[in-house]
Amino acid sequence: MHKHSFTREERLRGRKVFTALFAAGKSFHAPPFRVTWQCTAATKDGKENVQAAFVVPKRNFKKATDRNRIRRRMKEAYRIHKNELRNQASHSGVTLLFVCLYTGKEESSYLEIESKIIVTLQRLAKETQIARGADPSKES
RNA sequence: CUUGCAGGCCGGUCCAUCGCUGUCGGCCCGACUCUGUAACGCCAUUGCGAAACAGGAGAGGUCGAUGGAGGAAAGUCCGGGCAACACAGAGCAUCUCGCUUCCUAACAGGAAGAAAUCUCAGCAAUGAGGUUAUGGAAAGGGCCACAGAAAAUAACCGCUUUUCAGCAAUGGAAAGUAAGGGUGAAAACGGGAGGUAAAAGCUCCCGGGCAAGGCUGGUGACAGUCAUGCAGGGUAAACCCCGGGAGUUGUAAGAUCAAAUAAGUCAUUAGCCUGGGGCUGCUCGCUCCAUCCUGCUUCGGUGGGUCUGAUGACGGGUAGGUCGCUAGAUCCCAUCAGUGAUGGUGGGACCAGAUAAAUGAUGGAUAUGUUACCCCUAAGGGGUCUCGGAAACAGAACCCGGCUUACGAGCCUGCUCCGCGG
RNA sequence: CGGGGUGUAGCGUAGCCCGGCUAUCGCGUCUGGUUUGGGACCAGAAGGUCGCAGGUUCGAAUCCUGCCACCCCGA
Repeated sequence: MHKHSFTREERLRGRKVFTALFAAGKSFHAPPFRVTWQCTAATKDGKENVQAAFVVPKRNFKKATDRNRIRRRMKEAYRIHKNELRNQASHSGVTLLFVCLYTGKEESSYLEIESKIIVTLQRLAKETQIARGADPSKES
C-alpha cells in the first residue's frame, strides 16, 4: 500500500550527504537528466530505502521562478511513478540515493518531463540491478 | 468616440482529485521510548540483567480543521532596528551629503515652498505646465583644445599725439587708447548723450549685475523698496574651502544542547614508580634542570613523593540539532489636527517561516478576448453562435522604511488631438 | 546571503587617475608588390553605437547617476 507522497524523509538532505554522493556515486545520462546514484546496504528498517533529490542548475536557468517550476514538475512526476523503484529496492534490501540533475537548456512541459522521468527511472532500476549482481563479491 | 502622453489604483474567479509545509485538535500505539509491578537468571548481602503485565502518550502512525509568496519578494543603491566586538576627550585622514521649512527611528526618501531655467498661450502684463546634486569662483593655485591679436597682470592690427629720417608717399621710436577687427562655447556691463588729440563707466540718464546696510512682508529660503559703494569671464558632477553626518563586522551575527576526538583536571582501581634534557645504537648507569605536595630543620638546607594503564565524572566544543525566526516604526476601520508628507486618539485583526530550501500537478466551469450574423442607433450599445480560456513581470531566506528597475487584463484622473460623427 | 572587479575593431590590449589630436599597439582580414606558385617579407587600406540610457560641461571613452552582461572572492 504505497502512496504517492514525497515527504521529507524521502528527500535527500544535508550538505555532507550530497558531497559524499557526488564524490563516490556512479552516474549516467538520460536525455534531459543526469542521474548520480549510489547503492548501500540497507541500514535499518523504518528508514526510507529510496532517497531522491532534484536539481536544476542556475547556469542554464537564471530566474528562480523557472528553476522552481521545473523542479516542481520533476518532483511531481517522481512522486507518481516512484513505487516500482521502491518495491525493487525493498525487495533487494538496499538503500538507494540519487540526484537527478536537469541538464536541458530549455524549459519543457509537464507531459514531456513525466515521460522522460518514467524512462529514467526504468534505466535507474536496471543499473542498480546490475550493480547488485556484481557487488556482493566486493562487499562481502 | 478615437490617438498619444503623464500620474494613480489593482496585482487577479470558482470547483474537484492527488501532493508539500507550519500550527491546533481527535483517535491508535503490537514493535521504539518513559513510568510502575515483576516470573526468572547472575550473584548467592547490597546490586545487575530481564520475559511478561498494567499505565502514560514522548517519538511515530492516522484522521480532521486551519494558515501558506510580492508589488515589486528583484537590483542590493541608501537609511535604520537587532547582535557581537571595540570605545577617556579632541584632532587628522577617508567616505558621504549640500536652497529653505517641515515630516520621520533615520535617510541620498517624502511634503510644502523659494530661486534659476525650459516649453506653451498671450501685443504685453501675466498665466499654465515641466526640469533642476541648487553652499562657496571676492581663500588659493590649476585648466580653458582648435580658431583668434588676446582665454585673464588683454596693445597684434588699427586710431591719436609727440618726435626722428625723408622733397613726398612712407618708415622708425616714445606715449596714450579697449571705439573697430574674419575667430570662438565664452572677448572684458548694454543703449543713448556728453566728453576728448583719439578714446574709455571718464561723467550723466535709462536698464542690468555684485557687495554689505536700513525699512516692510515672511518661521525661513527669499521678495519688495530706499540710499551707498564696486566693475570682478567660465569651470567645484576637476583639486580645493566652508558647514552637517559616519566606530567595525554582519542573522552563515550571536546564543544554546551536544555523538566524536585531543590537551587538561578530579575520583576510584590495578601495576608499582620521580618527570624532562644530555652522554650511548639500546638497556643499565652517571649528570643537569624542574615543579608542587609532604616530613625534619640551627631557616642555610635536607629526606621522601611526582609514573603508567583502565573506568567514570568534569571540561572542551566538531558533525548534527534547537533558539535567533517572526507581534511589528504591523495591518484595517473610524475620528481629530495639519495646505500636505505625517501624527494623535478609539475600536478591531494576527497575516509564510522553508533550510539541496515548502505555495504545486491534473481535470472542469466561467469573465475579459475572438469569428460570423441579427436588432436598435449620432458615436455606440445589445443579443445568438464558433474558437480559446486565467496569461505579464516574477519566488520569501533576520526584519522594517525608502529609492531604482521589470511588467499586465482592467479601472480612474488630467492634458493633448491627425481624424470621424453629431 | 555578503563583498570586490571588468566591459574599447574579429581576438588580445593602451588611453580613463588629471576631459580637447583622426582613439594606441600587436595578431588577424583585404589590396598591391616579391615568387613559377605558396609561406615568410615589404608597402598600403578597411574595420569602433568606446556595454546601454540619462546628466554636468563649450566639449565625455574619460566626471556623476541609474540599468545590463560577465568574472572573481568569503561562508
